[in-house]
Amino acid sequence: MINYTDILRQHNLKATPQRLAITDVLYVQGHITIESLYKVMVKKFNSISLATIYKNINLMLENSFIQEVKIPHAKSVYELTKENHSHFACEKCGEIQDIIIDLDNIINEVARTNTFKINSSDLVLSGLCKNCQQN
Amino acid sequence: MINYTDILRQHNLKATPQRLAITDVLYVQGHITIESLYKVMVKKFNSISLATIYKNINLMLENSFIQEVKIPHAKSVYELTKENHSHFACEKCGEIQDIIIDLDNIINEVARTNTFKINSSDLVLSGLCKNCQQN
DNA sequence: TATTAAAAGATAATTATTATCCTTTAAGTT
DNA sequence: AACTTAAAGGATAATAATTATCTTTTAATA
Ligand SMILES: [Mn+2]
Ligand SMILES: [Mn+2]
Ligand SMILES: [Zn+2]
Ligand SMILES: [Zn+2]
Repeated sequence: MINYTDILRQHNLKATPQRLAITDVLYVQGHITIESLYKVMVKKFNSISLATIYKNINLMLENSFIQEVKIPHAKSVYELTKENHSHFACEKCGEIQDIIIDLDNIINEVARTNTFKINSSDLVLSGLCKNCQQN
Repeated sequence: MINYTDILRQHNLKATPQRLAITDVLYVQGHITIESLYKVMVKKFNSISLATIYKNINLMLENSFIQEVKIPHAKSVYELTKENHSHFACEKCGEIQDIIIDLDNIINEVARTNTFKINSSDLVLSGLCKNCQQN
């Protein structure tokens, strides 16, 4: 288990056992829904409250310690903040994968031909993962 | 008001006055949240039920007559199905604009270097619209 | 015009999320 | 190591969002 105590504190978050466990789950799983996170956490803290999950997810979002990823036709997943990246979502099994895609050219081109100022981009590609292509 | 009666029927949807009005609102507004749609519809049908909004939105989604667009840090908006396109979302005023972006090169490149099969892409650029850049 | 399956409206039920309140605790301070 | 305290956790009530149920109405077809 990676030690995230200092990183939590840098984000103005007390390093409680529950938060360290949430962080570890996010680190190990990569992307997870609220519902799944709660189920995993209950195994570690049998009396944890769902409210604790929500409160922490919201705080961590506010402090940019984690990010929400909205997936078409599915529930949002949450992940530790890292370098900008896009996502692939399997329509069959629900797996989410990170993809590094350089969108600079596209964004620059869009910025050049439009009036708005672009601060960020969110790209999700949907389809079938390797496993689900076979079965 | 455009006549969407036949188009609704082609999607196996009875052309009720409520549905024609929803369609007209979507046509005129472009992108709209459930909440806003309900407020607009109540002006036209003062006794319309919120359940009617939800049932119709869900049916129209199932029949691909409309699409849901998930926006980061904001509520989903709904729009009439049209040719593939991306979106710009203003972080300040919430305005949503269509953008035509050719993602074929990127998608082909991603498909070439990865194992998954891509069926669709969803791209949302966020930032400030022209108006909100000034104020 | 009569028939009927589907849709609308009213509202109950369920699910998702947030708020409240009391207890516990992390993180400093002595 | 004990003391202090604001913050966090747990229990649960409250609210918001969405879906289900049931009765009445109506679009579509004959
Ligand atoms: Mn990711
Ligand atoms: Mn659009
Ligand atoms: Zn899969
Ligand atoms: Zn704006």
